[in-house]
Amino acid sequence: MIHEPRYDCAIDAAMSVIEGRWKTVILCKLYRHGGPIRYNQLMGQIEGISPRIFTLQLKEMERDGIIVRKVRSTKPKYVEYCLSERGLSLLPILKSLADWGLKNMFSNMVEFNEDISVPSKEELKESGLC
Amino acid sequence: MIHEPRYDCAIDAAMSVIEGRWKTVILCKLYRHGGPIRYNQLMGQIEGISPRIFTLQLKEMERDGIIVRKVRSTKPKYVEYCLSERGLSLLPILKSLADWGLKNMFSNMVEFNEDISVPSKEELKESGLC
DNA sequence: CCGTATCCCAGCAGATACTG
DNA sequence: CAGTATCTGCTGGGATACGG
Repeated sequence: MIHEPRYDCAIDAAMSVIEGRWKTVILCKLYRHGGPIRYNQLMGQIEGISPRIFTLQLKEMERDGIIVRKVRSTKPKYVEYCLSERGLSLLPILKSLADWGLKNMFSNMVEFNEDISVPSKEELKESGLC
Repeated sequence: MIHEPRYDCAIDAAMSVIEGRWKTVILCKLYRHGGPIRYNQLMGQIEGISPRIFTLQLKEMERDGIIVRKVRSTKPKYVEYCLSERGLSLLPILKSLADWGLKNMFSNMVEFNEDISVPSKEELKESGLC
């Protein structure tokens, strides 16, 4: 197995599930969308991601049981992704992280680096998680 | 600046602070130790880390304001590290992550991979975060 | 429509030796 | 005591083109 997890610690176990350039974003999008969503539709909502990486992240998340992949055998077939129960149970924690980040990181940047374009606090709060 | 953060999202901001092979471990150790702790003493508690990486992680965490570095100008000088207020405010979230990991990841592994040596649930619970 | 295949690269991480 | 210096390797991520 290539993926040799560092499961010596419960936090590392959890971190290994949400680490990955796009995973939290994907979780947010899935949550905010509500129901099942198709591959291309989901990818379209994530600016800057390439199909290879997108698929990779999805595969890992599916393996970790936080999302569910369903194939609809219509013609042509299509695929839907949604949060699993386990994935949903992560969202309160992600929300805490977002709150913490908003409070502790963005405030600094806005204060000291006004030239950096960063969403305003209001915009971020309004938009929820992401 | 080499470190070009992906601060387009509050979660990413928070993740960028705790991502890093040893950061959560270091935070746990600092928390569990309680007060200021010296460089070598802290490193000694983290099995498998090299001084270069250790220093790197500490520097980033200091830059992000979650730990504090104090130089004591005795002879010879020594250095102490401790959690900042901001760092301390992360710990409830890390605790949630640990609980989640314990519940959702270890249970599987114990069930399906009994040959993999993993701390028992009791051991993990007893030891707190890490 | 939903992905693979191929190629590429930067950056993180590790080992080890050394220093103010 | 608390770090640097140096070298080296791996893996995660990216661009693009193609396939069932």
